[in-house]
Amino acid sequence: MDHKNIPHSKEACKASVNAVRDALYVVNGKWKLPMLVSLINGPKRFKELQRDLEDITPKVLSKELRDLELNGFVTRTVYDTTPVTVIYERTDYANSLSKVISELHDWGMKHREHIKQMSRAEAEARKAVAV
Amino acid sequence: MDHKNIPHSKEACKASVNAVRDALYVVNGKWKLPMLVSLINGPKRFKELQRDLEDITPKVLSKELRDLELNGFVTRTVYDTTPVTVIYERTDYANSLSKVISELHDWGMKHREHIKQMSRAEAEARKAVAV
DNA sequence: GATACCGGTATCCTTTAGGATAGTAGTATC
DNA sequence: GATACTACTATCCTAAAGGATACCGGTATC
Repeated sequence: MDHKNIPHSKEACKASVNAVRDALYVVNGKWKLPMLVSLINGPKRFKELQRDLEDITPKVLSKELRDLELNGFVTRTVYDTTPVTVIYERTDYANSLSKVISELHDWGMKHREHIKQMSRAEAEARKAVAV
Repeated sequence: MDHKNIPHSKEACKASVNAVRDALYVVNGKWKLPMLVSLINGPKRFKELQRDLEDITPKVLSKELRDLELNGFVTRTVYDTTPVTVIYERTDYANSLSKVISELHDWGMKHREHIKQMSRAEAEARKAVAV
């Protein structure tokens, strides 16, 4: 949030805090945003999602998908093939989160670099002490 | 995330998912981002933060502040007045989250409107049925 | 006949987040 | 002398998130 769009009064500050709280209320948790990221590449089946989201268990995946569906972020379509095919797809409303996700993605990459540099610097410091 | 910055291969998809997971790992939870929002208006004292973040208990606030400090997002400065004054302040690294927070803020506002419209539409539908 | 894929459920369990309530030492205020 | 403010900590507790493991019916494949 830049200073330009956040007025500096107490009430305005609380309002900003609440806007962010509202947003977090819907997209909180470890998996929802990553799931929406995975679905950017197009509709996916259950198992495909499970493979993209390493370490997610089917139970959790299924629950999170239901949540996302309830909130209007994904649709679930069953095709009557044998065996059945179930396709999950982002809705237009999920696309309204594009910028949020994109910024989070970019920041995540920068953060990873930041962490790497920190531990490198730390290693240097230890070496210096050792000498 | 726009299609322009996310390549559509399986590996690239997993990488994007992981970038977002990395980001969420640090800023997850109900309070961290709202706290950083509150601190945009300038350094704040403990009680000021508590007032901005309605309903947060001192225990949780204190724990979240420690987390943010450990991750390098805020600094804690004690002034030796009587009684002591403790000031929390965003670091430069917290500012690197500006865009993420700003987008989340904007989306939160739009989402609130969206929800309102939905419930209005629902009310209309109920009326129509009742007639 | 054994194994594997699909789209999940069922059951049980641990961990964490978060909340409720109370209290503390020191100062200032009424 | 009672109350209020600051910046917390301590204790206890609940609810939710998340994970481990196993399993299901159906199909296809080897």
